[in-house]
Amino acid sequence: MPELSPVHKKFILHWGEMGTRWGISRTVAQIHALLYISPEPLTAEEITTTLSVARSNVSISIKELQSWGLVKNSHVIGDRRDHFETMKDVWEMFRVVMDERKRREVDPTIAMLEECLEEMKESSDPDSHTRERLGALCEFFTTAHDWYQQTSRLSTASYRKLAGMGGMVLRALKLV
Amino acid sequence: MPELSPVHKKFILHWGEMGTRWGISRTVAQIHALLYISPEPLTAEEITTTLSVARSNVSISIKELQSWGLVKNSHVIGDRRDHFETMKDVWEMFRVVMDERKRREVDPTIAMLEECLEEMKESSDPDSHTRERLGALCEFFTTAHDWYQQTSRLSTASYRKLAGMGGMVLRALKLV
DNA sequence: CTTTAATTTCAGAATATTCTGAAATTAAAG
DNA sequence: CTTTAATTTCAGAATATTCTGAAATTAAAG
Repeated sequence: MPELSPVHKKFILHWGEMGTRWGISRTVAQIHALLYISPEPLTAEEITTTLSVARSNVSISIKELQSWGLVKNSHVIGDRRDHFETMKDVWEMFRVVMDERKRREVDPTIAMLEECLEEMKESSDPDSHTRERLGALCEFFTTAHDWYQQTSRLSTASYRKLAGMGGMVLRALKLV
Repeated sequence: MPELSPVHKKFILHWGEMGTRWGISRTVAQIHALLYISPEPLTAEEITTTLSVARSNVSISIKELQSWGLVKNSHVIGDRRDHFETMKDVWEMFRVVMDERKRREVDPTIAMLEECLEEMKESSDPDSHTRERLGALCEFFTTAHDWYQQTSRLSTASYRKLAGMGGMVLRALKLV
């Protein structure tokens, strides 16, 4: 990736924008986009010059991507620098993101809701309306969680299969 | 909602935090949480005092929630003030959020990817690697989009049914 | 051990976002 | 039409986030 073509730029800028909409910093998303379209792993230095951001920013952003499990180090013999690459399988990529968001946000939310319900029970809080609302939310998250647990380990191929059969499945189940 | 109980506070604060993780401003998420647990529609003034934020902030945040389709006005006879309420069905609520995120973020991303692929074709760009990467992403998003189109209109009851049958469905499809 | 390349840390600058409070506008009531 | 309550707009303050550049650290090479 010595030079970015107009299409590369368009893709990287868009991905960076989308990142900000989902709570990911622009640079983190841009680096992810760059690594995704790069034919080979890149060094931090290469990312720095290609995206025109500070070297330190690249360092921090890569740490962030690694914490999400989206970027791995790779080494080249005779080169002491770290090279970075991201997974190429898009389905796998989204599974990794979902897993991590579940771990960071959904799980703590379920825990919070259960705590709330528990506290209300302990203090014999008579507020049945709140109890009902929080219970409904909790049920939603745990059901979604269970469904996710069952499907998330499917292979990419199975996903495609499932997606491709969407309508059929639903009709067979008399849901439509 | 004259006074918030400790459980109410805990829930509202947590929901506000989660909002920020997903690109929603804290106040917007907090107002949504407050309306969700409120037994009856609230006026902007009530929201202002309950959450201790500026009246104008409430006004802007409610506009934001309305643009997402999450909050509706309701009126009380003999009261010229607007009252606000949010839907109570959690599944419906998430469907609305998904719909809107799809419209705002997924659709434009698919459009961007198609444009990129089109531009590469027109300019006879020989970069087959980029073409392949962008094509894979585009295929992922369109497949997800199609699957969503087919399932998003299901009723809450059907969702529950589908979720409850998760494992069975997958086994029947020989996916596991 | 010394040198040097690579990387990380971190204080503070730059920027973006959110929020406030005052002023302007809207619209209902009389 | 006038009064007044309700709402919105918006400039700028407050805050949070992101980013930079210099200094410190790490670690490979010799």
